[in-house]
Amino acid sequence: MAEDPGTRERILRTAGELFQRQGYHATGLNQVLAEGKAPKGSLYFHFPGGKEQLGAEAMSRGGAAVAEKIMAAMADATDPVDAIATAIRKLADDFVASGFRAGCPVATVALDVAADSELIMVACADAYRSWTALVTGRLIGWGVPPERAEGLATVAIAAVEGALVLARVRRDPAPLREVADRIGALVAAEAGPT
Amino acid sequence: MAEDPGTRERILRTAGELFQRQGYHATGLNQVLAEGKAPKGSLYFHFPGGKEQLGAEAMSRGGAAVAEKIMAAMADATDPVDAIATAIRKLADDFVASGFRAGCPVATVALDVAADSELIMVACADAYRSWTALVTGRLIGWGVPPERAEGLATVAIAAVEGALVLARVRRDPAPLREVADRIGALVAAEAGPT
Amino acid sequence: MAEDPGTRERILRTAGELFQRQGYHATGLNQVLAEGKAPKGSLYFHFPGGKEQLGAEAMSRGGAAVAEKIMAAMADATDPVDAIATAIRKLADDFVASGFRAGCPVATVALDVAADSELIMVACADAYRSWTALVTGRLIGWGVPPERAEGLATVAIAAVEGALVLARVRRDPAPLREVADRIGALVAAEAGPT
Amino acid sequence: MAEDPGTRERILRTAGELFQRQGYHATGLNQVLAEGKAPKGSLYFHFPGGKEQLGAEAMSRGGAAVAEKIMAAMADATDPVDAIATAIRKLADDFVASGFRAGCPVATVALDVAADSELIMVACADAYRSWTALVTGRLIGWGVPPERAEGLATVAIAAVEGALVLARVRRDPAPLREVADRIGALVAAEAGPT
DNA sequence: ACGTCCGGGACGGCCCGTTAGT
DNA sequence: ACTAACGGGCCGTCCCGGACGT
Repeated sequence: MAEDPGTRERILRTAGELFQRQGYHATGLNQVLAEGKAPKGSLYFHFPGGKEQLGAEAMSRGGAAVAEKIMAAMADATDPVDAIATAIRKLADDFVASGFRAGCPVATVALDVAADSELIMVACADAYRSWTALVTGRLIGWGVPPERAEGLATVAIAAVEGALVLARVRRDPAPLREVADRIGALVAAEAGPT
Repeated sequence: MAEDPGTRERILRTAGELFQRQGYHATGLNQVLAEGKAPKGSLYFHFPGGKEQLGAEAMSRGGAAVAEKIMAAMADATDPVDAIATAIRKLADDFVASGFRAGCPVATVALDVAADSELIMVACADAYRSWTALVTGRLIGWGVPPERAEGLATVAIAAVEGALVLARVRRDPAPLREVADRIGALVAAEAGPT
Repeated sequence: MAEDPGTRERILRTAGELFQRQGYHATGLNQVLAEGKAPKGSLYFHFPGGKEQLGAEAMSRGGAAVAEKIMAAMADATDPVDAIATAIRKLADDFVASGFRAGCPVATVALDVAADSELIMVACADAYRSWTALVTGRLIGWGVPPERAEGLATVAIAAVEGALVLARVRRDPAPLREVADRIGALVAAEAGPT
Repeated sequence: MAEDPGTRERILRTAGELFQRQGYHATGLNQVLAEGKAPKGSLYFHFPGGKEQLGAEAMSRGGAAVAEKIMAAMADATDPVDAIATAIRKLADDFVASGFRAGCPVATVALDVAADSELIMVACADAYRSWTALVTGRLIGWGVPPERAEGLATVAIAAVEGALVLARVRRDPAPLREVADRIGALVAAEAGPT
């Protein structure tokens, strides 16, 4: 019965969205509860760790969701350039659709949580690690020399993250599209013609 | 006599540092005042616009400071690869020296201010615009075709921004070094006729 | 067992007294909370509308309390002159007992809230309206022609309100006693020719 | 050259108006300075006693202004009923013209200053005293027995003060007009030889 | 297990009335 | 006569428990 996702789920989902748009400190638990239509006292039942736990779980969720998108985009592509370009372009489209507000779900929180919470930072680090691993694996599959694959994956992810920041500030998806082109080329160059 | 830079200056400088490390919403004015050894009433005198004005001015300052660093690093370099690599490496060293806490002064604020303040967002956008213009100009000087220079500059800046995020989360300057290498190569490929 | 009236009640009562003595703007919520021995968080829980809601409810309370006093004083009196005189004299005694500080609970707030809050002004207007209605009814019962009763009631209430202001400024109940005499006479003149 | 009334005068005038409309505590010195177009530092040059002195002087001014109006209205009238009625009616017209905001310049401040400042309360008391003396004198001139004149004057002033409060809250000049009628009659009854 | 009522401080940013310096 | 600086207080709202009722 795919009925009510449950209070806990609703809270977590709402929190994730708000954190992504507004950041961690700018998002009040009251707002989360109000938008998630959750009763006030329930939060500490489902999340005894309070806001910190909520943030950490939201990061895990967000990280996993992005990982799935990465997999979906790269899974059956055989041409690196196409795969990367279409993946990033899809990301750009989603971003525009959100009104230039929904950037990377992890970066926004990671930057303003900083040293406040080790728990959340670990969740963010895990997210990045999983994405890198995913991309690295795919790059190797495309013929990139294993010893160079992780570095290349890191650069690719960094470029996308940075482009999301630029795009958000400028309210313009162009940086994402530029990155889509150049990073595709970079990968192609390393994937090796011969 | 290396005299007192003045209360206003001290407040602005302290605010800039705290915003960079903790983000906008996580930084309280009380903290700024305490660390800047400024009395509470002075803030309102020097910054009638309150926290928002403080944020906007801090962004302008931070943006200008980064622009100077970019110019200093690229001014007299003739080899693009070297110039970019050393610039980014220097950035990485500063970052490590700060204990992995001082990321991009603009990005941290830009992400958690979001739509809260148009004033601050404009200041952030101006910072990015100035950096892009600076890099674009230098790229053209190095022989990159003008119609491709801006896109390349955007990608370079995006990659560095993203690398700063990754490096901060992982507490590891490796992403910056990876970007230094690959972006240098990317530029060389577009600049060099050979 | 004369138990705890509850936090909300305690806050409201304290606020009412302080507003009456000091006015709305001169009374800080901190003072209300301190004297009412309530923590700040409770106020926000019981009065989500903040100080404005507190003011409006205090006005309703104060208005109702005065209305009861009016009824009690006039209920079983058959002689208008006596009824009015004793009612006002009782008021004067209470006023002296408060150290000349507790004037009309409504007027003090009404004057310094002015246009700040429509909500509070409406509460004040309702209080005055209820008193006028009460007195008007009683006047008719005493034989005042209905078409003149409301005007007479208004004048009586106005005279008492004004006398409270004068008495407070001069720290002297004489104005109230003067009003008690003259208004009684005024009513008698209009009520009973016989 | 009766040109610029001078900074001090401008400040005092503005303060008087604002105190009358908003009350003492609700009126900030910044607002006074801004509306009076006076530089901030000038206030303490002209009014070393700060806000309190400003309030006290404004009360003296306001009190004197009302006294003049009373004199003007009653000076050459021979019929008490007419004199009182027209005086109060004029007051009502001014009040309506101010948008129901400019009540008694003294009462508004007197009530919310309360025990805060002895200086201001004295100024308020003086104002009331001067009005009472003025009216008392005139009543005697009209034939009211001297031993009854002061009480009658007090009641008249009280009724007007109270009517101003009611009128302000209800945004309706009717209470003033009612008072004009009844108090005129009251005076006539005591003045009249018959 | 799940949710509610109520309470509890701490701190958020803003703005107040005031004083030194000159 | 006025710029610059000063603390402290304003009201609001934060994130969080404990007691109670299902």
